[in-house]
Amino acid sequence: MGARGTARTSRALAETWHGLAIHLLRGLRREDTRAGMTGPRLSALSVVVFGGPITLGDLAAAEQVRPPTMTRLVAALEAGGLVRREHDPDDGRVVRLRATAKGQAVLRQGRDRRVRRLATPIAALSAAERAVLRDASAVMARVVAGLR
Amino acid sequence: MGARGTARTSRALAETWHGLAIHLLRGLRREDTRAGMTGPRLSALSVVVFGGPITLGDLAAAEQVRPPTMTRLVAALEAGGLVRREHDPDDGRVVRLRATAKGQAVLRQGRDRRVRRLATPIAALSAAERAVLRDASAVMARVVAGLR
DNA sequence: GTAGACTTGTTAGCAACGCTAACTAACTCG
DNA sequence: CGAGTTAGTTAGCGTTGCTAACAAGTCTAC
Repeated sequence: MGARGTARTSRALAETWHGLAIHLLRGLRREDTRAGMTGPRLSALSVVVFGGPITLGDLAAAEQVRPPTMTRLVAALEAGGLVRREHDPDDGRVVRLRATAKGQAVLRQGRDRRVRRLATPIAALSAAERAVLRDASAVMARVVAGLR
Repeated sequence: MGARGTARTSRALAETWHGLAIHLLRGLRREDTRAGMTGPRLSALSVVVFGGPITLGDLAAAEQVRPPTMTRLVAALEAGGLVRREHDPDDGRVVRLRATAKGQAVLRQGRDRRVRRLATPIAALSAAERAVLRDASAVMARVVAGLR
């Protein structure tokens, strides 16, 4: 296939997967709100849980969000007792975030809800179709990494 | 593979693709904001352009959104001259939506910004890898449809 | 050491999304 | 005809994201 065809094919695939990603997450968002947890909060909490104590600014950067947005997300998480603010003794400006035990539990449950919902229609596929998805996931991971 | 194995595999695939979708859209989010066009509007406009004249309710269903949300999205598109409302002569309740020439042009330009970014790493794949993505997209479309 | 510049995070205010509840208008059917 | 259903709109709420402006802490250069 010539360069022209490659570009056309790539573009069509990009459009297709772009739409799929949008609708996939849209379909899962309902699970979040049901438990009072939203996508962005769950995602931020996940970084705090697995990324250890982290500053608010670093967390905002990790989530690709501006600091004011993260301030509000963290406020919600703190109000729910999922995260604790700790002040750096060496630098009074810095806020360090640490997940509470409750935060870790809520993250686990929230993730489960989302994943279970997506796993249901996947389980309805044939084994061959699941194999197709498995192969494609490795390829897609490289594509997503290339977005950086 | 037994029922146990199917469940385990499905769950692993769900986790993988969940993460992929999140990071894919996060990577594309920056391409969004431009000249009054947002992701949801672009997505709805796309359905109107390619899905021909369509009722508001069907468009809402296609976008997995409630009618009031679509009413507002369509109002924005109409205000921008991208879409026209047409009243069904046989059924006075129905609103049919048709894209204007400007709407078609804006869709191409606007979506280009997002899609181009995703198409770039896809074009760097081998033809075989792109074929894997193409096959998987059909399967994933059914999974996403099953989230309803 | 102190004045100015930079960094970190917050507050305030805006627009966009998505939802439910409640409503109007139009159609259908007994 | 009248009750019930369907399509779409309006009103109002909560969440997310942004920029601008600000407060507080730290660093640097003189």
